[in-house]
Amino acid sequence: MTEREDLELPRGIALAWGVAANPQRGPKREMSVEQIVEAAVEIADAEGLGAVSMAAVAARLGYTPMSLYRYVTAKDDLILLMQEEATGLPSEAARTAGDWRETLTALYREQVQLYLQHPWVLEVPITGSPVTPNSAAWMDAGLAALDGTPLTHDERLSVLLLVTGAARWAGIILAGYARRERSSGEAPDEITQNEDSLYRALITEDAYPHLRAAIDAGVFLDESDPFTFGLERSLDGVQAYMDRVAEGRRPERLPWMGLDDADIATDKRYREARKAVREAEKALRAARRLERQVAREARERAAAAVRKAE
Amino acid sequence: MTEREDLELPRGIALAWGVAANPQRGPKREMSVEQIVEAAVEIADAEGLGAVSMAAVAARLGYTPMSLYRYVTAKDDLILLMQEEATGLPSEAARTAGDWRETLTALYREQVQLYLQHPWVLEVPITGSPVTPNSAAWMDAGLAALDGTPLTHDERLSVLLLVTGAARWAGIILAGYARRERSSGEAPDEITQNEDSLYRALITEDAYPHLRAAIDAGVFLDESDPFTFGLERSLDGVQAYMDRVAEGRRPERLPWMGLDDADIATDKRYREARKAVREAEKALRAARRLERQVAREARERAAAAVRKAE
DNA sequence: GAAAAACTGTGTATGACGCTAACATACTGT
DNA sequence: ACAGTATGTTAGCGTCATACACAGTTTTTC
Repeated sequence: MTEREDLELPRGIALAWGVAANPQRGPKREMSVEQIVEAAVEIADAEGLGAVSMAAVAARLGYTPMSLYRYVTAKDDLILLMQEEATGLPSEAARTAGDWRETLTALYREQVQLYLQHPWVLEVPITGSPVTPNSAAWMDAGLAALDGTPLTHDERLSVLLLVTGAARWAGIILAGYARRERSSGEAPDEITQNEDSLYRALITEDAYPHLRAAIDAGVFLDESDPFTFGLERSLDGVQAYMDRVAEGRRPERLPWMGLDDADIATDKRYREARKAVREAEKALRAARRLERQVAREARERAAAAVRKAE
Repeated sequence: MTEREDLELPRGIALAWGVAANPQRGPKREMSVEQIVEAAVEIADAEGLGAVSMAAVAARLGYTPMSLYRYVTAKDDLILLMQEEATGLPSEAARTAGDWRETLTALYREQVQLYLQHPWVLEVPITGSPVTPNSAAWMDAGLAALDGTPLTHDERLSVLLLVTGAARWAGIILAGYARRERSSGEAPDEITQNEDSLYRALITEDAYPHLRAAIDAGVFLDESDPFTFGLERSLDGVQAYMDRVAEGRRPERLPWMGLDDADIATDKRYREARKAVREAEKALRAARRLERQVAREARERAAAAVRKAE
């Protein structure tokens, strides 16, 4: 029915690569996987991933919920296909934007815009690298950009991972604000203002001196783009690394996040001590709070007594 | 009952700051918010955020589901409190690890470990910066690390955002693998191997030349840490930026991701053209697939005919 | 010290969800 | 023509978050 490799392929991935055998025997199919995925994506775009229920998708197409299971084995598969559909292919314009840096920047921007158009993609849980046609195309485009550089294949993939992560991070934050914008009906300026005043009200100088200083400097009202800044710094670093490598001064590659010295955090006694500190800090906050509250009540009581006396 | 600022505070945040008025009138409370949150975190750590239902939390404490609503206004609030509990405070060791770079690296590592201990935190949807005591403490620690540097407050926050994003990205990927490890029962090596052979089977040289080359170079079997590599490059870039600024050569800050020239992607005609390309590529893949399949069926038919003839 | 008010944990009910199983109906290769 | 097989539908299960009414318990008020 299908191909050799199919034996080991997870169902969802098999569907994504389009190696699902279309049956020949029964009645004609009235829908198609593409239609279903398209409808699901439209719902997700408009109302979020949470609004994508089998019933909702079916209703949008004019069928009963259960009919979808003739095309998609489970909701998880549908979501994988939605992801693939939304991911699409990198544009020709981005793929050929210029040198490696310009190309990666263009791919970054396109990914961020993608996350803004389909914010629900960020909600889909990740399990390993998705081995699907479109995500492979994105990887290929990124690797193509780094083709002429003195980096090894490993290093190129690491750089790609860096850029992809930056795009996703920007997407997460920006999509978060966009969602809040839609749900609360606040304008972007309002959100910024409200957040700033929330910080101003809650962050005290004694508990958070540096954060308070930053707030007073107006960081939460700042209008420059922190994500572009971050990407620029990262790519600066990559460029410097390339220069160093080109000079034959390749640093040795670092191993996985050392548990040798970072292991302090997993040491039992240390963790207990930390917990104690945490609880002490919590108690201090509670005590301060109580103090203020009691003072306030005392004031009120006094005021009430005066009123009564009159 | 509570304090002034409380009027504007979202409920969940009010609870996180502990400004929830404990009632005095009724029967003694048998539970506490802390107990509930703790139980919920334990469930989430062990079985994921999906396993945290009000019923499950209540059952773990020996109560009925509805009783929880006397302590927590809604499940969303519970999740915010869980997040705050899991986030905790940055350790003293990390906060005082050395110069800005060492400190930020230590904070990065601690955050990644945190995500590995509480992977469900990554599933909690983000809406704006969380204005809670513990997350404020992390920000404060990060800003403290950058205190002696020539950066402006804005730039410091951007650097922090960069490091936080890197940690989250590493957490997302690593937690994804950890989850798969647990759910499928594969060993880490096995997962790497399986993924590699999946790539090898599906990524053809004609469709994905650069990715295929990378695969052949063994990138998916590589054992160095791409996240540490990325962080190092990023911090290299930040260091270079500091040096430049210290010399008085501060570049002008870039504005928000320009929709001026990146807008090609939102141009209607362009998007339609892209979609057409996409569909053409899809059709090509389908045609190739069909070709192979038909060839295979023909072979089988021939074999069957031979068998019948015998 | 009694009545009122406030609050506790519980039982019941509702509507939505993903998905299994049993169904009559429609098409196709032999 | 008929067996085999696929279609979309109906009914129903177990789970979820949460609204509401309830009897019992503690504190406040008179």
